[in-house]
Amino acid sequence: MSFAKTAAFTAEQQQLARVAKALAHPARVAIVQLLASKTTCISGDIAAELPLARTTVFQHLQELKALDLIRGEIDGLTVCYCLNTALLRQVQQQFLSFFEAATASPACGPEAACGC
Amino acid sequence: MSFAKTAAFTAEQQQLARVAKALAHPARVAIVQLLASKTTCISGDIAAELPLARTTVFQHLQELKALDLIRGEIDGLTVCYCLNTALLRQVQQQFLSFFEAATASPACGPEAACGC
DNA sequence: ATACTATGTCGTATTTTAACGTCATAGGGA
DNA sequence: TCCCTATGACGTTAAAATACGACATAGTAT
Repeated sequence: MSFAKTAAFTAEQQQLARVAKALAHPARVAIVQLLASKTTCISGDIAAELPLARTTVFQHLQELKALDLIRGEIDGLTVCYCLNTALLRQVQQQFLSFFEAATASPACGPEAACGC
Repeated sequence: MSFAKTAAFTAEQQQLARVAKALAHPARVAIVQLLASKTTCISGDIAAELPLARTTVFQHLQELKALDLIRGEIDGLTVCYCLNTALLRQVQQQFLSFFEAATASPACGPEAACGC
């Protein structure tokens, strides 16, 4: 990928893209949904419910953790992964604003300026 | 990337991940915002407003077009790119449901089962 | 008809993801 | 103590994304 020119975009665009990238894999979407559905959540359980190797799941967990979307607390031999709901609410708001602006735009058609 | 095991996830998870991937680059976020802000929209103008080469922008346009998030109609020497607002509204709904479920989950803390 | 302009296509080098196997570490129980 | 188990770290391979230059094409205007 590389994102060499990333610096030239606005902070909002970069932040939205970062989160979107975090959700850009079905495994990570599934992980978030899984954590949302369970109040208690152990790393091993997550790997067991996904069709991926344990280490691959761990890699996805690390990516989500890098963005602080999820948190992991070591509890003896197991680790409790949890959603960062506070951050998720902020992110939700960002996506909401983005889609509001995008869908508010007049669809291309006979009434549009370009007419296409 | 590869997504070899993609088939093992639900259609919803795959669809969400696909759209998220489309928005996983600041250039594509910027493109959608640009198209939303203008009622008329030409390919060349888009490249001019982004810090990327024309061909790179074209590539991003193609990716958005592959998901049908945007449409392009040839009009003589120029091309009118437009948002597919109908599809965007559907996508917005999917993201909304996803975030609703994620943020509704009780944050990890003293009241949670895991206690972390 | 010719030159100019604006778009699209191709090829490619570099970087990043994805997926997994193997090894390391550390807590708990026999 | 010794072993088992569960997690994390490392290394590697294959596939995909990113970015761009060079070329092709087609419409417009002089």
